[in-house]
Amino acid sequence: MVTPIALVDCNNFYASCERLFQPALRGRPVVVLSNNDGCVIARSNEAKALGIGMGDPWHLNKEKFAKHGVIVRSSNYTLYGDLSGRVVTVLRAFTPDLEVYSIDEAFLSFEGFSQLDQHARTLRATVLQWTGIPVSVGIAPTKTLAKVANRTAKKTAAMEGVCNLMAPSDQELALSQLGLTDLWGVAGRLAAKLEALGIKTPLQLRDADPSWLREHMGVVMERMALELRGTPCQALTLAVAHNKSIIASRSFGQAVTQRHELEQAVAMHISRAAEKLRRQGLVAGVVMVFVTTNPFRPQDRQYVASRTIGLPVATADTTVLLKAAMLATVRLWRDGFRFKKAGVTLLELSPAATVQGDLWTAPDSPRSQALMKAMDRINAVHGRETVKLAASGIERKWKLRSEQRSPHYTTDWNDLLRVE
DNA sequence: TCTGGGGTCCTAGGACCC
DNA sequence: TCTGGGGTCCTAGGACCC
Repeated sequence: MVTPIALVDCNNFYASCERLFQPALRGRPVVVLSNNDGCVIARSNEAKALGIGMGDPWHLNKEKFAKHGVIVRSSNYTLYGDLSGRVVTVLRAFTPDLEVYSIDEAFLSFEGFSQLDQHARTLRATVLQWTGIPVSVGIAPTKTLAKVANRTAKKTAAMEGVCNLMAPSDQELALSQLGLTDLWGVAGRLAAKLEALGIKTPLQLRDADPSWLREHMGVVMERMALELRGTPCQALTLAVAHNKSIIASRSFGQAVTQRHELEQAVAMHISRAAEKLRRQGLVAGVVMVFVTTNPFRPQDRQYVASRTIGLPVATADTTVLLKAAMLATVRLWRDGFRFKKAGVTLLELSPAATVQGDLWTAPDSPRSQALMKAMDRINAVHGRETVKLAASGIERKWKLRSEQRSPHYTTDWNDLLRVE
């Protein structure tokens, strides 16, 4: 028996959130802008009807927006996160088997319900009544088809926000009305590759030989074709896993050309990332720093780079993470470029409790101080070593990466600690 | 002259999503 | 002049090990 999967997706989520607290915005075109008011990240239906696209830069569209009376809001992620939580709370009343996929979407198992459409309509009405947020529901045997169903529900007014694609004939009809890039997981590059192979429509993709697809396009596309046929390849992930990476990054208001400016920005990002890390009760084993020049200025020489530093012991101590980040920054710095964006990524995350308790997470704690001192004494660079952190009484096997394997990955902590 | 090969780990980067 | 930020997964290919 196939388990029906429902994808619940909030309509124009950020725009709907803004409307909630300002009813005057209802019925009018509303757009929400990205962090630095750079570009459009959400649009009400009225704004979409004006031809305003996702990602449209604000500075190129100010006049157009003014002309059409478009209401422009800066984004308020705290508000959106709060409302997202309320929506999820309501959804949990309908089934405990739920995967929160993003801030405005969740996959729900509808296993055991016979009146799927009615159940979805009740859910939709309840969410609207209790939170004020309109949602659409797509029901299908697989996640990929549930995405198709949800899209169809949004596009077809007569469906009133609910589309059930459990029946193969309905799947066929819905797929026939889409292009390749309408599919979840297919954007421009993959679509171009598929077309070069003679696959030009979602139905052709569905009917292609999976093993042939795997050979020419990889395992992801093979799974996609199977999911389009109604064979689930992606289960609901009900347990909430901790993050695998934490990023903090920003674009510069003005291009950065001096190293100290970049270092200052990286220090800020590390501080933010470390806060997130501690808030989630995690420690990081790897620090990466990345920079890019401005791709919208083709007249500039372009440079996109990242450097990765492995730590001898996973930590959430800002001081330690900062030292690693500073070394990475020195290593990727190049004179003569105009940098537009910089950021840090924390990787190899694990719960703090599994790494000698929470002690590492306390900034400037005696244990962290001890770690810093211990790192001073680490000399070995090549081969496998057992790093003894005698000062902290902790011994941990650490496979040191050799410098020959990659110039970007270092465990030369003397080098690291020389960086001021 | 002949010059292994499979398994695994790692990094970098591509591609996508919201 | 001004074009976001935060994530995940996959793979090619180098390096290493035995």
